[in-house]
Amino acid sequence: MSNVEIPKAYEPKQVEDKWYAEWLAKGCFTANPASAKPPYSIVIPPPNVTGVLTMGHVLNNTLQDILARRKRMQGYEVLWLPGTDHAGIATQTVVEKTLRKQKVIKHRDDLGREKFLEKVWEWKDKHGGIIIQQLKKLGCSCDWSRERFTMDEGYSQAVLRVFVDLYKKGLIYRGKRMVNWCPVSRTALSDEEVIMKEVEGHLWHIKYPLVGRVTSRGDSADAASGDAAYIVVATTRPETMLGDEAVAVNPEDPRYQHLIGKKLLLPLKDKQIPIIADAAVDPKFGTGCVKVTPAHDVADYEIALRHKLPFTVVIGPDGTMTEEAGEMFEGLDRMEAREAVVKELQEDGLLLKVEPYHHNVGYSERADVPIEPYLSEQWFLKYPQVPRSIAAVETGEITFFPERWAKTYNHWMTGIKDWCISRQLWWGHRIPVWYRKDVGRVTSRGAASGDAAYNDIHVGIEPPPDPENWTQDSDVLDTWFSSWLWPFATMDDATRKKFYPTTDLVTGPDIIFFWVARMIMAGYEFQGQKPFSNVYYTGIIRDAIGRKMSKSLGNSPDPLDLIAKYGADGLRFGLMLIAPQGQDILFDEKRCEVGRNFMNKLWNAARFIQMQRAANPPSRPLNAHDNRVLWELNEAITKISYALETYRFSEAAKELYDFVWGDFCDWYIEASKVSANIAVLDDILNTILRLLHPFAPFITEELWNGEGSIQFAPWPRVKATNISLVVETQALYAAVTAGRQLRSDNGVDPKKKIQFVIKPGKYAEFFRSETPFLAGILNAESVAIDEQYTPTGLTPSLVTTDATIFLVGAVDPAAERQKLTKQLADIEKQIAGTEAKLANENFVQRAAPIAVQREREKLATLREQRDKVTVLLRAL
RNA sequence: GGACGAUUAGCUCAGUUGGCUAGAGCGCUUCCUUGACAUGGAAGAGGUCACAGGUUCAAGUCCUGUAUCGUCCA
Repeated sequence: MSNVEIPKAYEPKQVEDKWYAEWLAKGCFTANPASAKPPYSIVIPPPNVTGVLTMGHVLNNTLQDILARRKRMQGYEVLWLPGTDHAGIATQTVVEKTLRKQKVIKHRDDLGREKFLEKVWEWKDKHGGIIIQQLKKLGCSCDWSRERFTMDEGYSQAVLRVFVDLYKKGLIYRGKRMVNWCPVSRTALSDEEVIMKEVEGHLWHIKYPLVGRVTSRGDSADAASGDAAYIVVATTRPETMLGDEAVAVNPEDPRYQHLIGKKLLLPLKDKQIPIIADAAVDPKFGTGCVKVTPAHDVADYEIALRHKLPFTVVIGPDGTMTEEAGEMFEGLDRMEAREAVVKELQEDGLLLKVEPYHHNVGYSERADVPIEPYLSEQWFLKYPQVPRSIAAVETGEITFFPERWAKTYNHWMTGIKDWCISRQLWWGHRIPVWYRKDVGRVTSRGAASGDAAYNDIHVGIEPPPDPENWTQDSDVLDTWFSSWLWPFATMDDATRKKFYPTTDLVTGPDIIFFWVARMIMAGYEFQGQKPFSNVYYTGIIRDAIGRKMSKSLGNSPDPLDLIAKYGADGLRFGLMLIAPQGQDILFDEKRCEVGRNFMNKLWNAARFIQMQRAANPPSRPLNAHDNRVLWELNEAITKISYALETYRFSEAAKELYDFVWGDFCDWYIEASKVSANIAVLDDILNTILRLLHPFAPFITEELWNGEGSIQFAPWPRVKATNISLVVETQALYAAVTAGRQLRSDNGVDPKKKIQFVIKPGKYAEFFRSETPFLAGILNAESVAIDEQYTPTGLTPSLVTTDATIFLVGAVDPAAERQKLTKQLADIEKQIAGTEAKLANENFVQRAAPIAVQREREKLATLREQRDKVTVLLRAL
């Protein structure tokens, strides 16, 4: 066996790139719409085009690759459609920041829309696609010939077509509304892009003097007494008082009945505002009097509409105070303004008190600053197909794994509000709407209320025929307004015919609302069919101490580093072992070691087989070890197949790991050292490689000995096996473990050849036939099978459920006695428990017969064992 | 405030419809470089299954409540 060619340790680097290049060259991943095979399809959740691979992507795409590769082996025509999205806000922000850093510009306005967009495209061409290369490194079997980008010509057309279509159906409208405004990105956001955070704020209690009742400042009279000089309002945002148009009380509130209709003098503004009654006011909040700031609070906006109050804008789109806020505050940032307002109020003696206050504040998901409710004209979508989409998940037409996310989905769908789809950005699909120059948007700007009703508006994929008379809407569409079309807008007609609806979707539960729900609606609306049948939700990858991985924390390892260190297969398999269905994953680099070690173990098992083959042993009929391992293999095939069918990836990985390491390497290969059966070794390795291929594509292809690429080798099926001697072999292995334990307990050097005697139980002849195996695996000088054996003197021994193993040699009598006494106690405790169970009439009568039978057999075995141990103890 | 999830060995987690003495990996202890593999082998220590009730012949598993942590929604 001197001609061993494979190295001792597996070196993934040399293997992985080679195979990926070959797969691409052969077009292994290209889906053929004309194929007669049944279709299987999956679309990638498009990552941000300028993003880099995160652990989340590794998890997500490994899962998709496992699904796709297994289906290929099962004879499906597989389409895994890849691509990226343009990530409007994120990408634009990054490019703008970079240009600012390079001192090219101060603001994107300095470049103008077209020049700026050129820069973004340059950026995209340079950095876009990094993530695609990374996915290739990971081994993803995507059909790269169909790679799509949401800003591609064809895809963009689809987005615009959908906009026009929905507009014509009356589902898209434009209106002046309160929206979530991000003062950093200076754009509107959808409700889903706002993250509620609990913050420690304050509740400022401010005196608003009553007109005509102004006495001296600091008057302590109470409004509720009926003879007040002022009323007190409580607010968490004092800076907005500059835009107050009223103070409201609950109409049922007895404390303030007499004040309704009276006027107040708005502090710092010298402006009279009314006291109004509105049912929306919670009498229990603060003093029961709330200030009404129509232009800066969603609830106040509603109140203002009801009471026809004016809308005074005091905070501008950039988060600074406007001219309307007054000379003293104009130009201040909203937070600076807060301090300034409080200071002024304090000096004027109008600040009654300040209390600490817990409340929730909406933050912009991207910029991580408090969002500003902002009154502006935006485009909205009334979601289509909502009842249909709810029903789809309810009835299981679309199945969620884990199932519980259906509830979250349902909850969101039933409380759904119109979607603000316009964004004040440049990078994205520009809204296909034109306004006639003389009467269009310009004149309607500044209108305080009402939906825009434009006569002179052009909505279409093509611009109007006389563009010089029109101005295109300057806004772009929310990125999600393009990605909700992903499952079909990425496909041409032939592809769609074969592969739509897709089969599976793998994504994170954090984008159920952003993406999954909207795709379902779009699927029904534009294709008349669901977009996918199954949605598998992954867990979220956290670091070893449970924190979310993020760039700013620096706790997210670079997957490429991990691939370099552990191999893509090792990374993938290690991750799969710890990714249970629907639970968050605490990632530690140690996990990759497990994966890498496993690949190395497999490598060396293959290496062993190669060495055996080189030795060319004679063929022989199947023995007990062969039968036993083939039986275990069948079990493994069944369990792994079932686990994968039910999306339990970590169970499948675990099952593979246990079979390969335990049954195959620890027992069967060890047995093969005594007597090898090359055909069986080959067969098992061949089956293992196929079972493992979806998880670890590279090493399995490298070791594959069959025809063609392993990618298209058939998924293993259970084969008829001879189960004779399986039970006997288990008893034999138990004797081996006992023998090893005897060695260890008695401090015998592992290298020392010693003598064992086995007093067999039921399987004397079988044990006798296996003495070469026993001697080999126990490194024994001899192993005698002797039914009549009686130890002379002090002979250490162990009693298994079937046999008694003796180690011939000296022993410490006290230790031996202690060991046997302990074992006897254990056995007796179990006997007592079992006897109690069987003495229980209820158990015997009511339990399943098989359970009762099992208890009886167990009791018999235990009693035999007890007798053997007792004999040994007496002999000491 | 509502919904969902988690709580099992020092750590990270399995534990399908209740039924053998509750398992694995990592870590730890002892021994071992024997021709597949030290990315390895052998043996071992380590658990009142968060807590309190209940259902059942039988509960880690089912039900109710409590506590702590987490996620989402308001």
